[in-house]
Amino acid sequence: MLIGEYIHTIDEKNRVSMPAKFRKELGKKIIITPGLGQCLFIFTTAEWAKVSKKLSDSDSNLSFLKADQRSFNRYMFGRAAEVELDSIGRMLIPEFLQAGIRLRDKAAIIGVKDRVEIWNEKAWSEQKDKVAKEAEQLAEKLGTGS
Amino acid sequence: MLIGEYIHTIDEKNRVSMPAKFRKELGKKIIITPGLGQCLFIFTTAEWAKVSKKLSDSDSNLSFLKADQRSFNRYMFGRAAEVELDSIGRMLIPEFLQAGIRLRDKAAIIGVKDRVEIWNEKAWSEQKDKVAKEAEQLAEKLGTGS
DNA sequence: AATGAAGTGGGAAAAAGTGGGAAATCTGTG
DNA sequence: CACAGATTTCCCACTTTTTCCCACTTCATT
Repeated sequence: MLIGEYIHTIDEKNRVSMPAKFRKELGKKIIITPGLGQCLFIFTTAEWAKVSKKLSDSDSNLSFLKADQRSFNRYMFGRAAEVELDSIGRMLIPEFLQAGIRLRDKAAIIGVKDRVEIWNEKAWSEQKDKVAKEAEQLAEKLGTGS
Repeated sequence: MLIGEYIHTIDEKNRVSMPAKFRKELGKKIIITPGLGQCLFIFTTAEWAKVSKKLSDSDSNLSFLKADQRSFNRYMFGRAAEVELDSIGRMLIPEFLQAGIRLRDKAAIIGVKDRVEIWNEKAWSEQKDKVAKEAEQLAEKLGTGS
């Protein structure tokens, strides 16, 4: 299971080390796509096969005839990238994927059960703060209830 | 699978480099047709065979009126071009196909699973912006889990 | 403190992308 | 039908980017 948070450098060549703990489970070849929120998703090739099937399956090989399907497909596939980790486990993040999440200097790499997310470090810590507060409020509500 | 986005130059001789990542899968000979939306479609010869069969098959599940189908087919077939990549992987875009999409200077080349699309760079970034919002909602529905 | 694993940085070789010249082909005209 | 001019095709060369590999640093463990 992919869990934990790592802060790694993104260097001038757009490389980021995949945390060693994730490497075995992800394998050598991964798919990177824009995620939901200010982040990127990383899938195994197997997981991506499932996702892409869902995306395009609706009907036959003429899905491009329907405008909605067409624009959605081009959006999802057009912004995905197949990436191989180099010999020491780094991935290369294509620039067109970095743009959306303002990735530079430091990236937060997060294990989320069966996928990995990449965040701009700052965006990630803000995200955590936000969630932490909500969690506290939630806990308080739960506490007074019993 | 053809995925990802590349920005390439279209030179004075109407040549555009096919992204190296796409070359192996597409092969040396490709079919370029007017696309739906502000773009061109590129298919492998194999994929084109499937598509053209489906399109001309009058009792496929396409709910076309006959007249509509005829004019649609005229549109797709009449302006489809078979193009060979040159020795270093460039394709020549016929001028009659460029006209419709105002191709000049920079072209965005997009992998959309089993076809490639060519966009005017600007039109592509507008297209992305436009779809971004609806896409997130849709993606959320599709989910990544399950 | 020594050892090993993980992360970072950078140089060199290879590949990809771009531009342009020359040969080959086509077109129209005398 | 021959020729000049234009267009297309093929190939070469330059530049930039990417890839591959090596080496240093840091951190954790013993």
